Amino acid sequence: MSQGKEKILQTALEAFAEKGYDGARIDTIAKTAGVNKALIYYHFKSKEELFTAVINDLFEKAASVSIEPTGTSVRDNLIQVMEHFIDFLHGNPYFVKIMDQSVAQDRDIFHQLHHQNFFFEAVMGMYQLGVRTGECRKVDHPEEYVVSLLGAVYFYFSHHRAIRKFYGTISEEEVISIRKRTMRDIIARLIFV
Amino acid sequence: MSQGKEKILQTALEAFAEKGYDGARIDTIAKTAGVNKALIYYHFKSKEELFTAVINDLFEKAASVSIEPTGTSVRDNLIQVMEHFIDFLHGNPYFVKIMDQSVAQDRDIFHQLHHQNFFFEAVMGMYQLGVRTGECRKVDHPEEYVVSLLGAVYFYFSHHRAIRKFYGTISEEEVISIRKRTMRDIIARLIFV
DNA sequence: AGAATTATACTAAACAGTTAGTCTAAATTT
DNA sequence: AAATTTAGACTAACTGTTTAGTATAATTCT
Repeated sequence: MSQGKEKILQTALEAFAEKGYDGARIDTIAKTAGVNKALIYYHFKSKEELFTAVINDLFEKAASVSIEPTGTSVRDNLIQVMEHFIDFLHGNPYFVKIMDQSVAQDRDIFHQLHHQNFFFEAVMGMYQLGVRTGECRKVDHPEEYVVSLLGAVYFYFSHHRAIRKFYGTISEEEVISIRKRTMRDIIARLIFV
Repeated sequence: MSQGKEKILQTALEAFAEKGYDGARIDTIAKTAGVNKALIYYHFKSKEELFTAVINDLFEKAASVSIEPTGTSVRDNLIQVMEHFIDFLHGNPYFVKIMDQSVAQDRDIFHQLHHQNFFFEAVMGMYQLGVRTGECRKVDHPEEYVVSLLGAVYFYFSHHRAIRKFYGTISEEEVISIRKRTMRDIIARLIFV
């Protein structure tokens, strides 16, 4: 991939994340990326296609960080996946912003994305395995608990600015560490007998 | 409030929720509301001010639905507040959409809104009371559990389209009912000894 | 090897449609 | 009488997109 194209994609990601699809300006993206506006249309045939490319890029990266838990019990594996999820959201702040905006606006692309249920399927599968092995408690609606767990993790990042202040002045790394500990506790209390 | 103004506010709310601030069009809002475009500028001096009015309206409504729990125990009150939160989000789908978009875009207005921490403060206060009365278990970071609970509730609504399919073909009312039951269980397991 | 051609990356400037916002004059409602 | 609403033309600025052309290095032809 050419240097210009890469710069455009990176800059566009930030722009779309901060301003949303409609708020982002091709002019601004070009200027910020330090390239001519026409170069964007040399590489991508429209704003919509640029957005699609940005999203695909993002989800590709998300999927490439594979999660093949290495633990010896369902409990360990579930915790690994959850911590991985937290690390991913922590390391990709733009991901959450673009997700929230695009989901709220019901953008086309998201109907085609199969990676979307990535974490959900992973967690759900492990839980069901846990029920079979007797490690996890059997409940009427397992999807309820999976959604709740994912939501609990996701919410901190999606509403970070509003929430962060309740944690005081400690470093972000420390908050992440605390979040992981809490989520381990929550998983233990909700899913395991 | 005049009939036209009210119609404009309602239509603008839907437009901003669906399309976002930048995606919403004044012309379309006027047409949909069935009023002349000039009337919008008669009541509001700019698009930005219309948006502000819409947000204030929304939060006023949110705050007006007061939550003064009537239960006899912290447990009952906490459940009441949580169910009220679920009902509110269920009954105000635009609220979530506007929240997600505006939070992601870090819009000015949200820095001035004090209602924002409404539910957080309410839940946090009850939890602390519960710790004092011995009803709730004492944890190192109570804010962690409050954030997790709110996130678990909020997530279902904010990512409704993506999540809903995991629940099959049952009615939305039924899902809400199931969600409430699950959240009661989660609260019991997380906060109460 | 040197000339001709191609491919890729890129730019400057303009085009064409859109959009927030304005103006004026009249009509209707309260 | 005052507040509200309509009608619709109008504009200034903006914004996505196109066009036509440049630079350069690699490839192919002679």
